[in-house]
Amino acid sequence: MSDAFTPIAGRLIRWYARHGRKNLPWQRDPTPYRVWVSEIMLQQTQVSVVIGYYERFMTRFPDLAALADAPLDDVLGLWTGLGYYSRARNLHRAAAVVRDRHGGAMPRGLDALVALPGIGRSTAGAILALSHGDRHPILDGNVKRVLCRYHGVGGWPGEGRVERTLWTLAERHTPREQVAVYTQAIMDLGATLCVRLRPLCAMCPLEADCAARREGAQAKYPAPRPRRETPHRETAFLMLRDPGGALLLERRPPVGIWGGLWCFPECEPDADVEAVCRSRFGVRPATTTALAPIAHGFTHFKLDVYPILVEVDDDDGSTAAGPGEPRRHSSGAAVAGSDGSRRYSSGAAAAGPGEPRRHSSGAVVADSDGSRRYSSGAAAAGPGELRRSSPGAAATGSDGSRNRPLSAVADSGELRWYPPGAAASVGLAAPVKRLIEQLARDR
DNA sequence: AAAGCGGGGGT
DNA sequence: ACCCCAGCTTT
Repeated sequence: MSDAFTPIAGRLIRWYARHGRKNLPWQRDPTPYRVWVSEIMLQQTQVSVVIGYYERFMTRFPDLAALADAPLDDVLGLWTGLGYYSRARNLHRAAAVVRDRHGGAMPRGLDALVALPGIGRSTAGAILALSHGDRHPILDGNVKRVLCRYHGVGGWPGEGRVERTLWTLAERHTPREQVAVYTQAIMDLGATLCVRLRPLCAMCPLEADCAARREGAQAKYPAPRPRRETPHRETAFLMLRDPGGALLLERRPPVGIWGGLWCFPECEPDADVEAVCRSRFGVRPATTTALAPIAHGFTHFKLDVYPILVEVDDDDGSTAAGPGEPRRHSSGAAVAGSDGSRRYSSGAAAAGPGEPRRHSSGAVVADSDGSRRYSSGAAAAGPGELRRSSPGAAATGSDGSRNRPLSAVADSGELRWYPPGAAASVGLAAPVKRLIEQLARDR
């Protein structure tokens, strides 16, 4: 940062008077309720998209009472397509709180607003600044970008230290008068001129003393989020083969990677294969052979598969887990080991009914060596999978158990022996198909 | 197809 | 205080 204090408010306000957007739906009659709804919607979607949603929302829920009294499904219905549905739930919940505890009027205090679900410091500040003109700074993405460039603030704004710097700067710049206009102005500048790519500096009222402009390094600010390496996970396929050449396959859960497809049973790469075969499948391996590992790329992570060919000669017909099998509970989460090994488990373990879809990255747990890795619970999840909403819960089973990748599947009887040739006719996970073909060739 | 986006919430 | 997350849009 260069300038400790630079009154840019006046320039922004004058610029906004000439070039700012003033006829957006939420700018007409900016009541706290209307500003609130707009701010929540704008957190996740661009202005052009929000407008339609906002107008439909306001038609159906013209005031806070209408929102608070509406069924949640109605709210979610009007939110469909906007994404981030938890924010619609928060909006609805908060409306009820305001109805029940604030007499139906949005509270006029930062702390009271922040106490409402879905409202943080910046959103609370925006509500008070835009609807009442109360002097509160905001720090949304647009403002962050403007401040990072103007002051040459390096580092990723998501980092605590950088964010604190930005809040301090935002606070200093917020004027004592015309707070509402100023707030609109700095957001508008970020949204229309000081955009992430190819900012229109020639038109910017702050160009003369913008640090990034002076450096000719607008693209450097704000610094991007540190790259997180693509999650990399490992699993072992237990390729049980009986003397007739039949292979034991497992149908995967309907959600998750390879959902509904048939796959070899999995276990941890460092598991005791013989013990696993005995306890889980009731068979004793005659031989176990590690085949060449397979690298499989997913959108969100890389998976190394270690296939283990297990020849069995005394299948007792019971492929379900034995009765005394420990470490089983129906909805448990997968757990990270404390030995530092990587794990991978089937998706069923981490899934819970009605829980939100997960995102691309998994939960991170600390390794004993201080590095970070993705826990096995997270490893189970891929696009569209269900998981526990709390990474912590997913990382520690309620009974303290470790992974039990197959227990749910075994319980549901989704294990089958496939005679040679039969497997080719069912839906197979891609690497499974390759392995089966490879086995057929090698015989 | 992959990355960006931004603020809230959980640990 | 730190880290994670959603889900659409953009490149």
